[in-house]
Amino acid sequence: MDHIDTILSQWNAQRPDLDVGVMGLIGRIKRVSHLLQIEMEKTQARHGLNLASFDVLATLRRAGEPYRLSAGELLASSLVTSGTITHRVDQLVKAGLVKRMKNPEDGRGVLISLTAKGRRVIDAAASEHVQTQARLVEGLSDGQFDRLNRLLSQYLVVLES
Amino acid sequence: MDHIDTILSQWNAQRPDLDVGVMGLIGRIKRVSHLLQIEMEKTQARHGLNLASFDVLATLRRAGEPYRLSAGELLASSLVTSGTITHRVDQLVKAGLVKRMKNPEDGRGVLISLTAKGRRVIDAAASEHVQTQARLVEGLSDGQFDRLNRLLSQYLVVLES
DNA sequence: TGTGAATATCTTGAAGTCAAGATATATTCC
DNA sequence: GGAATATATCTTGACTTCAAGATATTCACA
Repeated sequence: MDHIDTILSQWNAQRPDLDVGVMGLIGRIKRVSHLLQIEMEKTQARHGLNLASFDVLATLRRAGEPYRLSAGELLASSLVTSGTITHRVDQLVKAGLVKRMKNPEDGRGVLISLTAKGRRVIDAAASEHVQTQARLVEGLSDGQFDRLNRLLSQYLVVLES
Repeated sequence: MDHIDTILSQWNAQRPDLDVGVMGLIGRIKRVSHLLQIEMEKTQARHGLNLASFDVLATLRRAGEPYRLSAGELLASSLVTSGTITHRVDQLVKAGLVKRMKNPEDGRGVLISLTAKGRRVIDAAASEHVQTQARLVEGLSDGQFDRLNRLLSQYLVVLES
């Protein structure tokens, strides 16, 4: 019995014509996601980041040497719009964590690359991020974790197609 | 194999010291949640709403007659701050979907209630919302749906405690 | 009863996001 | 080569959210 069950029983009383079973599943996904984000934000705040800027730095970091991607590549691996990427990169430039350079192979584009400071910050932030995430799933058994992970992966394949 | 697997293999190559298994689960939760929200937003836009205003109207609707709650009660069933609730109610008042009245039993508080128009809008929006949600889980078998729902409910109980 | 603490809501200013369109460069094809 | 189209990124303005604190009312209890 979680918070969502209460909501569903209210709907059943008020709108018995609606089949709200699916609302329960989707509500749980949203609520779990939201609660997890809040905790992970706290970790990133300790590194002067938020989850948005962490995502950009992490994308550059895991691309490997020379830690350099175009704005379009950053965009592709995100769920936000181009204006948002521009803004995120602006903030990171201000903080000295990335720098922009003209793309020598395409005058329309720019390349965004990690600075040395950016590299240090993302490496520290990523380590703590993983620790926080481990703490956030402590309440799940190994079996629950694996089943949940597999189901979500299957669902994601459907949703992304 | 979904989008997240690619990210994890990049991390494994770049930071083999990090155990990023949990990152996969949490990344999937966020990504599934986000993709679902985007689709549901589209449905609400057809009713002149977004998911935020839908949530407020839905909370009032499922509370039952006389469709009237305090700002604090609206806040309690949400994951946002009091300033956000104030703003959401402001927008709904402008749209003529709810009205504020002084709480006769507590001069500090206000009651927010559905107008007749608000009642009509939320009833229509909720019906279509449920249809959209049903479409969004079509890719899951009944068994997958039930297992996922149960696991998330168990997880939510842990996270909410 | 009067005063300090608690409660309920709103205000303010800053930040993040989006949609739509602007700008600059590259590509296609005649 | 030049015009039309496509591509890559940035700009603008509006909207949503939050954190922190302001305001108003009620409660606890001396």
